[in-house]
Amino acid sequence: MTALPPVRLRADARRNRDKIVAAAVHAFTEDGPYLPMEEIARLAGVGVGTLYRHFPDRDALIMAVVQDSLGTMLARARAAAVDEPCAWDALIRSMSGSPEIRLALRLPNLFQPATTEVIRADPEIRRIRGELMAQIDTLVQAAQQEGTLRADVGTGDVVHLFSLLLQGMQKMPREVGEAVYERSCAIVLDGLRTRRGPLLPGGPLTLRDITE
Amino acid sequence: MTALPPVRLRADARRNRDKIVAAAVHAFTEDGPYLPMEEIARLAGVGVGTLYRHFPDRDALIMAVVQDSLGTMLARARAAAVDEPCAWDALIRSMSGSPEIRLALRLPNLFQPATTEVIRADPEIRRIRGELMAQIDTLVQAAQQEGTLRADVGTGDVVHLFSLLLQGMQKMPREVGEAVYERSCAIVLDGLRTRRGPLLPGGPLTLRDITE
Amino acid sequence: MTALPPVRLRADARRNRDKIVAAAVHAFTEDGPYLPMEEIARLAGVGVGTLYRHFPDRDALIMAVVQDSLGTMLARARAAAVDEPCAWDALIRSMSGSPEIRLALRLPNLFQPATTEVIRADPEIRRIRGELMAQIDTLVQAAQQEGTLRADVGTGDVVHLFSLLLQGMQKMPREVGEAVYERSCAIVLDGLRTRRGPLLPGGPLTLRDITE
Amino acid sequence: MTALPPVRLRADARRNRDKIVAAAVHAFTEDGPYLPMEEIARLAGVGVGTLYRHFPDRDALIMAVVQDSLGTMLARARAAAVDEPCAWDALIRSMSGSPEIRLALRLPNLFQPATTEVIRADPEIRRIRGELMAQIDTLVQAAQQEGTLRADVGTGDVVHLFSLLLQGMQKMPREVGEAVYERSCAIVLDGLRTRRGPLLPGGPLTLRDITE
DNA sequence: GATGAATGAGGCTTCATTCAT
DNA sequence: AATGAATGAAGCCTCATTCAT
Repeated sequence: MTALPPVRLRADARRNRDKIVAAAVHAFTEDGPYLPMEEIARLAGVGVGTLYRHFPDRDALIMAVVQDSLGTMLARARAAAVDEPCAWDALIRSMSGSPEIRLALRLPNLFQPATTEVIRADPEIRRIRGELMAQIDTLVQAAQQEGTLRADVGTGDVVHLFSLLLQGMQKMPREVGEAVYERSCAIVLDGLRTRRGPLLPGGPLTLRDITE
Repeated sequence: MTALPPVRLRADARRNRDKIVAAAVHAFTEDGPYLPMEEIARLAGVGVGTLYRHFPDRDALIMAVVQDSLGTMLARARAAAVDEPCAWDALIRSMSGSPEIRLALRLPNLFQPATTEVIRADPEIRRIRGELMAQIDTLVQAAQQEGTLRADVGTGDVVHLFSLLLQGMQKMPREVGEAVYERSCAIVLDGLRTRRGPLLPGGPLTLRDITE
Repeated sequence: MTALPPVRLRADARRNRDKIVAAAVHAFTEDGPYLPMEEIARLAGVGVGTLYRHFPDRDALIMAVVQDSLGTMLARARAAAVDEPCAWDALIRSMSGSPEIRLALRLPNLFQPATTEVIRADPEIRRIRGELMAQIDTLVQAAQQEGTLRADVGTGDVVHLFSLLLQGMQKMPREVGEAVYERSCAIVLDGLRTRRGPLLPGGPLTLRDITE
Repeated sequence: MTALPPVRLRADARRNRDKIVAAAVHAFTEDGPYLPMEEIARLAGVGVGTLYRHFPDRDALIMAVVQDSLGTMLARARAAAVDEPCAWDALIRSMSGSPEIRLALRLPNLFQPATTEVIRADPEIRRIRGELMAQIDTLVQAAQQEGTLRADVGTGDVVHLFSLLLQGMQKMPREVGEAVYERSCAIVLDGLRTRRGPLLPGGPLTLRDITE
């Protein structure tokens, strides 16, 4: 049920597979993951038959998209960790930017319960997710040690808030969405900065806390 | 606080209508507004025919639910304004609480574009929405005058953030959802409190800014 | 299954029954017999429940309408036979005029096969039909003896043609329909008048020929 | 003679399309155009989905059937005009024969008002109809000039009468229907032949008179 | 391998009939 | 007895998936 193709594909087949995933990422971002399969095929510029040859059903396609998004986000987070001298900036950069990141952060809210189960069970996705969690965790702790991120939040808190902010951009015209995001993000970042206020209720959330 | 249907209904019909709207509020909150009509009828404990007698199609039902939610939210906001001596508390109370409020705040993200148009065009909904906007606006300004709410945010910013926070509770078991909400809400409130940091980018958002 | 009410009805019930049949005659003439039962009730100014109290299902109502139409047509044909000195004129008058006659003559083409079976089986309808056939038969023979109607046609031929002419008025605005009917009727009457051309193919049709 | 669908179809799709239209012509002739779509599909030997792939809704199918019928009728009328030395015979031949002609002549009475509007609006149908009207008009005038058709009738009168005669065959077993048609047709033709009686009321009907 | 046509299950809606008021 | 609300079977149409070309 994983979408990792077992064997090397012929060059044209590979190209089609990539076109389909790219179209699906885009379509999922705009319209959610339940638009007609024919529509996805059309957007990718292939026939439905081709889509189904690469992905035996909608869940398989969703899985590939999730893998792709999480993988991209992981790569960006690693790059940010390397590039940015300041952990706070690296953290923010990890959470913003490409459509894949937006999609990755919105994943928990995107699917019907049954699909969510299938996604959770996929070993490849578990693996990428685990690495991503570790990477963000590292950044969160670094930011707390450098004194920019308040000490009483966990990775789960941070990810959850960014996830919400990105969801907030949906259903708005691009320009409006971006302005709204900028403002809300600034407010949230103010809330996340080091401060002396009272501790948050409960203990720090892990990523696991908010998804299972 | 539901918008009264134009004519008086027989007692049993009234009861069924209320059961249907209540079931729909609950179902929309859990699963969104596009679950099968038969399922909604089943949850309300009536046949599909009864559902359709009261609401000629899904849009009509959605409209009734939206009116009900916004109406409830308006009533709570007014009550909070009267009860609470402190505008900050009134504001927070206006944004929390019943399923109807949660639903009302999530409305913008809930529907397909076509449905959204229909909702926007409904005069009764426009009326309630207008009154609600005015009420929240009043609370926002009062909170800013009492010095608790930072001066550079608008009603739109506040509503948008609460809307996101409530969306974040979806798809989680109740307990988890509430804990996550508590923490994220505390962070966002810290971000919203009066402070001396730099101004937010752009100008204060109105509610209209984020919905049209 | 007959619609003849077994017992004398209370005056108000009788009135309702008559209103329903009258509304149904009218509605069937305009829209055919398969419009919604609620619509028929509405046109009659009663609730559906009342309609169903008088007629247990659509077929029962149809039966009552058929009885009413055929009965009216029979009465008119008898009156015409008495009033008109010339059989040709009596025949034409028997075939024209009231909505009930128009409906009666269009009956064969109006119903779905299953309904047609039920109508055929009703003893009361068989009785009225039989008397009507006898009456028209008498006029046809009288017209042939007086030398106005060509000798090689039967009652079935005559009834069939008038049935068609009346059907032709449907789906046209009243004025147009009547003008068209006048002209077509004149042409058909020219074809029916005594003349010396070749005999018609086959033998004269009886009413039975065209309905069973 | 069917209006060609805009693009070339795959051989199997073309075959299915033709099977569906043929089945629909047959079914409409027997049962009218409002039998269940599933039934039409079954008669054509395809699944509902296939039917809907070719015709997005019932109206689209009806349109194709109307185009097919009118197109066939036009072809026959032209062939008759060429073949028959006598216009009277050509006219009669144009009005008899195939199921498509029978259907074409019954079209005005077959549909619900809303469907009728849609049909009238279709440009392809307007075009075929226009050519057909012109062709019949020519035959009518030729028959009047050769002295066989009475001079005081118009194309509309002739078409209307044949339309009625063909409607009269419905709802009868084939054999009976044909015998009845033969006789009624002979009577009507006697009425249409040149003669010296009084002129018909009103002026000759054009085709336009009886359909718009 | 790619394509797009065919299939049929499932969701939406109407309406004949039954039943509570 | 009259009313109109409730029910659910049946028709319409869409779309996930399979299969012939």
